[in-house]
Amino acid sequence: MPELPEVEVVVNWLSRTVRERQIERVEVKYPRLIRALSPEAFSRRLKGGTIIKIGRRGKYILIELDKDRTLLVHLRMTGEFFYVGNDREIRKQTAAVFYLDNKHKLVFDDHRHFGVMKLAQTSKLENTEELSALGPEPFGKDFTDKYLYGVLQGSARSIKELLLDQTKVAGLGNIYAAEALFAAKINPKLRANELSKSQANRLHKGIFDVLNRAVKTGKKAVKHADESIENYFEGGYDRFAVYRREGKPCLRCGSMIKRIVQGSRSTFYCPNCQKK
DNA sequence: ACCCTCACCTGCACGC
DNA sequence: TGCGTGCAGGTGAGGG
Repeated sequence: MPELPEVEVVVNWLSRTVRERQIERVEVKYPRLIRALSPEAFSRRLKGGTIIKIGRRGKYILIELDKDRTLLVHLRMTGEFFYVGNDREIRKQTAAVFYLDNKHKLVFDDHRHFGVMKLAQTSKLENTEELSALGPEPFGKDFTDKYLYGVLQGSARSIKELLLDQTKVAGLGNIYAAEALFAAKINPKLRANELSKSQANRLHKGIFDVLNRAVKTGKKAVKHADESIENYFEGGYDRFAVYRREGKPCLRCGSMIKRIVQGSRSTFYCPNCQKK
């Protein structure tokens, strides 16, 4: 579900919910969830670990434990954490369970099973193949308009597809790529190297604004109708300007939002506002 | 090095 | 009701 803003919300929620907790025991229900280690070795190495802090890099959640251990988590499409009492039954979509030292457990559900977890050394985190490949953080100092323009100059791919490339900028996905292009009034079909400097600058600002707004207005942890289940709230699609708004009026000009396919994924845009 | 398609999974909404 | 199709916010492998 997650692009940078959603991952950020999960990170904040995890931080409030499980930081300083100790992991007493781990059960892996879906073995392919775990990369690089057997589920048994994974469980063994996590056992007894105390959660020190939770962070994020791109769309990766970084759960730092004591003793030089960090758990990397990628939610992919449908990964989701729940915080529940120990007696709660395990569901069929549950991929892993972390039993904590307070009679609660952190459950990782993932009905499509695309999600990934990997245990790494905290001291070598940046060298992992997952993180070392990532481009700059959109909120970081390395992500300048100059940097973006340089990246665009080097690619003939469509600008929309380029924005999904995590090695160029980390954290954008299908929603916010489209939203950023709308904010910047840039046609998603444009080749990256066809963008002018001023378009690149607009896009840079669009990316920042769209992600920033999503993080701020985004979502918060909620108790479900069943009060004993807590996870983070999914805000829904209504807050997007173009994403999944095919056939609806553009919020800026009233023209009909269009859907096209690029790289076998949907792109939504306003043909009038995003002519160039 | 790039670009494209497919594969990985499950479930839901749709039309017939 | 059932079945087929298309779609889903992500990525990595493998081909050209």
